[in-house]
Amino acid sequence: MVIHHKEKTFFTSKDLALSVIGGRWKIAIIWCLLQQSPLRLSEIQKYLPDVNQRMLIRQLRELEEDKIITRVVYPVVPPKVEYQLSEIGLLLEPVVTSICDWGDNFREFLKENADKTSVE
Amino acid sequence: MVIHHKEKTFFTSKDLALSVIGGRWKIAIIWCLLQQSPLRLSEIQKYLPDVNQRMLIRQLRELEEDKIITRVVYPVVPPKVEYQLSEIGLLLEPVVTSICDWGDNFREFLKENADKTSVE
DNA sequence: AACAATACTGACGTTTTTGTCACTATAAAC
DNA sequence: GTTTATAGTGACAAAAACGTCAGTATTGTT
Repeated sequence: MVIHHKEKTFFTSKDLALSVIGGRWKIAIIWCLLQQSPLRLSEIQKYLPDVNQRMLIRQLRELEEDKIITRVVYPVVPPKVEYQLSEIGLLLEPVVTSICDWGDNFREFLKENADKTSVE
Repeated sequence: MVIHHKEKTFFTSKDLALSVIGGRWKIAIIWCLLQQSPLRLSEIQKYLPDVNQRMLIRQLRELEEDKIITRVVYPVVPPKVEYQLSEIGLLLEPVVTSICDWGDNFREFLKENADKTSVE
């Protein structure tokens, strides 16, 4: 979705922010890690069954590169890897919350709209 | 970027929200219309010179379909069309604001990080 | 030696998104 | 009747995003 901040200098904060969190599943991943932390890959997959593993890993890598999440590998068998939000990642909480809140409003709005049109 | 809410029933508010505002330039458009309203197409283009016109129009159409913005055509020559946020669209202000705020934080974070690595 | 569970990676093809180019409509002004 | 400005549309190409499949590594258990 996005041009990354390493490839381009952004002038506005929103563009910079979107270059990091604009990926298709990134808000979803951040949302998971706000619910519960740390999470293993397999646990994130349970939260987000619609995302295929390949994609999930790609988005996790990008978030890690941008220092939004941290990745800790435990040298055990079977392998264990834990993901959690970094300090700057945790600051995304208001973004996720405001999106969820607006989604609630919009759902309500859609419902009212549907009611109206079915009455007419 | 997104699967639209007309094609799928979303269970979480964030997924519903992202199905509407997840498009590449949508936050940018909404941001413009929060700065100043109403705006004509040509004025939005001045705010967002990186978006080509075709794309801008497509995103405007989608936002209009979802009732996030309204489009008013004045029957004059040359044509005049004004866009502005609807009631539900205006409620996106906290989303845009929180994204901008986080962007500021992240820019600061990047700068600190760059300072550190250049010292080492 | 085969199998198990977890967390991956690489190659590749498909789909979606984005961009480009050329074109249209309008009515007034020249 | 040609030009002007604004706001578009259609067809298509290019690029980016996404998904699928098969495969790797690890080492303890059977």
